[in-house]
This record gives sequence, structure tokens and C-alpha cells, in this order.
Amino acid sequence: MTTRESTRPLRADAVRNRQAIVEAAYTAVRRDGVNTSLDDIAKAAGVGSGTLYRHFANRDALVLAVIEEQLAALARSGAELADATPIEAVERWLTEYIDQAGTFQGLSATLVSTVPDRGGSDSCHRARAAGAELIDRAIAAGQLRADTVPDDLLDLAAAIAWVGEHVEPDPARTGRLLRLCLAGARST
Amino acid sequence: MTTRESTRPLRADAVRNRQAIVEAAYTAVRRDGVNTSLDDIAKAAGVGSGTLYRHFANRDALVLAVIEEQLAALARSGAELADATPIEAVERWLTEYIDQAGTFQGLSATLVSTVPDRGGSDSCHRARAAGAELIDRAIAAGQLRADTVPDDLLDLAAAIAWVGEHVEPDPARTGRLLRLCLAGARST
DNA sequence: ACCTGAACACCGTTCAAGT
DNA sequence: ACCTGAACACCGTTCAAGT
Repeated sequence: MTTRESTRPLRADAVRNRQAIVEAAYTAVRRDGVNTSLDDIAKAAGVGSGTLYRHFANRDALVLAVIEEQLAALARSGAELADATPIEAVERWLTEYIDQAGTFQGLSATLVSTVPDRGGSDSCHRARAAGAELIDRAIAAGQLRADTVPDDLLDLAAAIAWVGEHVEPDPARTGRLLRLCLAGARST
Repeated sequence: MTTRESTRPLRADAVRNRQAIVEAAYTAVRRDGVNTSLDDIAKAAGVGSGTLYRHFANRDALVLAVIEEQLAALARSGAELADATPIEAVERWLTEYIDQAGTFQGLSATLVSTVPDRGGSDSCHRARAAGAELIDRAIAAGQLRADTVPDDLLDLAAAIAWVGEHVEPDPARTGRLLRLCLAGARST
């Protein structure tokens, strides 16, 4: 629930400040996208700019904190999809992933770049691992080609969210693009 | 060959300056990506920053000027692919499109956003029209599903280039992602 | 007609001083 | 231990003055 690595508990005012920063950041990125002014976020949170940097080393760390809960939900949702067929579970999970990645302008780039070996956040890694597990299950069930690479589908999903950032919002199109990719990965 | 709308001929020094700006911009975006400093580009071109803005209203206009020739080549390449089967022509054209979109960091966003109805540049529109024509031919030949939307494949191709910007360069992976999308669009 | 470069507003980041 | 906010470096954009 926190990006801090230290095990030392935070002082009470520090906890409040951190929370205020994340909430202000959520409002700001929703309105202006991921590249909105960090100084404005600090001002809206009622803290000095230095306090923002004390809690979040860079913009990506703050963005990941903003979507921390959504990523945790994605990591958990594998179990909730247990009743569906493997391929249905994959489609529903990836749909949710795309929806989350489209929460605000620029977020898809934060999610796609967090491949395990390049130091993406733990929460992002765990979410993607949950998706990869569903994909692996669909492969084992013979519903996806045996040579399917889970990261390929995960990154294509993020890429579909990215396309959505650049054209008019169109959920029907997003679904169409995802189904096209899944059809390409289906075993014949 | 120029983004200027006016029909008035440019003064000789203006022509030189414009050319110098585009060449300096090419070097700069290759090295530092699409968001490199415009002021540095002006300096490298040996002109004042105001001159850069006189020729290019915004960053996108400059970026499009930088890849003007490549876009023109893409627009022309439809004819060069006449000997291939329709589906092969599509794959080869989209491969080229992805390659061009990956010329420097950030370019894929410039190319995907130029859908016809949102005022993208003419050259970009023409290039995409050439790709769409090849796709239409493959549909007519029964090699792609009848309900395939050409813009879907074009934007997925740009999206694949975008993925390539965020992970280690890997041409094999790019090809794999493209073939996956094409397999999804193939008629069964 | 076009160019120059100073001026302005703005932003990310650091850090000395304060509690 | 944490916070503040001034200070610094930098960037995009405009525009008065110059040729």
C-alpha cells in the first residue's frame, strides 16, 4: 500500500501529507493527464514541493501510488474469474487491464514499461503476473496457441489502451481490437 | 515536400534556414527523442528560436517535417508491392510502417494520432491511405475478414511500434506481434 | 519579409533553514 | 524526522527591434 522501502513507521503528519499528495495527484492526472505539474499537485495537497519529492522519488512513483489499489485489485481478480472458461477469463481480465490503463492520459506508458526485468513497481509486476497466469492456463487448456508469449498479450493490451488515448473514446473499438488480438493467439 | 500552406515562394535565406532546422531536428530527435529541446534545435541550426516558430507552428509540425520523405515513400510503396499476394503486401507494408514509426522515441504517437478526421498532416494521411488500400485489397481477395477495419490494423501497427519504444529493441518480437494481429484478422 | 534574441511565464529539482 | 519555500537551471513562446 506504500512505495516506501523502509520499515520504519511514518510520523503522523507524514502519513497525512502522503495521503493528501496521492489524492491531489489523482484529481490532477484525471483532469490533465500524467504530465500535469507536480508543483500544482503539491500546492493542492497543501504541502511544499520538497515534501512531494521526499515521498515520491519521481513522477512514475507518484503515478504508481495513485493506481496502487487498482493494481492490487487486478492482481486479486484472477480468483474471481475462476468460474469462467480459461479463454473467457483472459478476455475479461485483459478488458479490465485496458480499462485501468485508460484511467487517465499517459497511464498506459507507465504500465507497459514495467516489465519485470526493468524495475517496474512490485504492484504492477504482481498485476501482470496475475494476467500471465490466466494466459498460461488458457494455453494449458489448449485454447491459446502453445507458443503464445504472455507478455505479448499484456503489452498488446496496454498498447490498445494507448491507442484509446489518441482517438475519440470508443469502448466498442477497444473491445474489437482486443478480440482481434485474442483471435490471433487462439489455437486452431 | 513542405508543410507551408501559402503559395508564396520563400526567400532564399528562409529556405536555407528551414532546411537547417529540419536537419538539426532530425539529429536531435534521433538522439533524444521527440521531446528534445526546441531551443537547442534552433541553436544547432544557427537560427533564433523565433525563426523555428515562424516555420513550424508547434512541435508536431516540425516532427512531421522531419519524417516527410519517409511518409512519402510509404505512400508510394503500395505500387512496389504489386507483385506480392495481397496479404503479403499488407504484412510487408505494415512492417515498413512500424519500422518508420520506430525511427525515434515518441514518433509512434505522432503517427497514430493523425487519423483523417482529426487534422493530421496530409503526408501522414496519404501514407495511411496507401496502407488502407492494401488492406482493402486483401479483404476483397478473401484473405482478411470482410469486417476488418483498416484503421484498426494501422493503429495496431503504430501501437506495436510504441511497445517497441518501451522495451529493449527486438525486431523479432515486433514481427511476432504484427503476425499475431494479422492472424487475428485473417478470414477462416 | 524574415530574422534575432531578450523577456516572460512556467516547471522540475535541490537544499538550507526551521520545527 | 520531516517540512517549507526560496533558489537554480531550464524550457516554450512571444514580440519589439533590426535588416
